[in-house]
Amino acid sequence: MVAILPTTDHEIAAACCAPELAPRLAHDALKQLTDDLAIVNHPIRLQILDMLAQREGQVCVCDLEAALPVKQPTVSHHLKLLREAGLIDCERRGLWAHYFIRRDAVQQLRNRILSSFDCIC
Amino acid sequence: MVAILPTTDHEIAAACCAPELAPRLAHDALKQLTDDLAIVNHPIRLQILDMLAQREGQVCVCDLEAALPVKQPTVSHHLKLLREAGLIDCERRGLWAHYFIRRDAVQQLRNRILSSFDCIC
DNA sequence: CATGTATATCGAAGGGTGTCAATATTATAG
DNA sequence: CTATAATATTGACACCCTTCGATATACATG
Repeated sequence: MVAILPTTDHEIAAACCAPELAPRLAHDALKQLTDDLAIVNHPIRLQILDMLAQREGQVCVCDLEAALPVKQPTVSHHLKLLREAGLIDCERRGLWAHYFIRRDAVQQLRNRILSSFDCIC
Repeated sequence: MVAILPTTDHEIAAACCAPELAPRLAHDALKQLTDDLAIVNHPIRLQILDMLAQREGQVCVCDLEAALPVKQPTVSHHLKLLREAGLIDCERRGLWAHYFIRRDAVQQLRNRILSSFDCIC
């Protein structure tokens, strides 16, 4: 438990620090930050973003699939998560789905993470 | 599967993009990045870092415990993970353990994440 | 030494996430 | 209409992470 008033030599020397301690990261900011971190904290999703960022234009799922070490439903699953997070979007053309990165959204996510780091370093 | 040569009007119009697509994030960089993201992707660990960063000096576990919504073994667990990641360290004084942030390590982690983001936006 | 306290570790339980086979959906070709 | 192909969805399973009670450890006090 929290140390009370120091009464002995030992306690005077080694008493706990002042208990007025609370995180500065507000509840909402914390939620936003962990959401932001969670969406990029996966190797497949990072590689998808990486590849979409490389291409000026758009990339169809089959090419992503060919470059990734997971099966088609898994690629589709991660594409869905990234789309729901607003980091990518897609456009269907005939049988193919062409995905593309939303650089503005990725930039904003990056900036949010960056500014949250001001609290911890 | 990957589209081969376009032979029909449809395929000419909507063929898959060139298949020369591979992530730029190398295997090691990817591992480093996901490790970095994983260690900070937890509300308790973020709050611990936040509070340690606030204090010039050191903070004993009991004060952290008092400010966090989890029990003592859980706080201890997260402190261990952060310590193993090199982001914090501690010094025992008598009964108390005083933790402190390693600002250089946090900065380096921040910078690694930042530079990895160059690949995706 | 016995007692009390702060912190660490252990072991088990629960929940969330990733993965894939199977299937559905949508669109084109014949 | 039938067949085929690309992508999405579903459902189930496995694994990892988090959490906590119980216990251990280390240290100080009397």
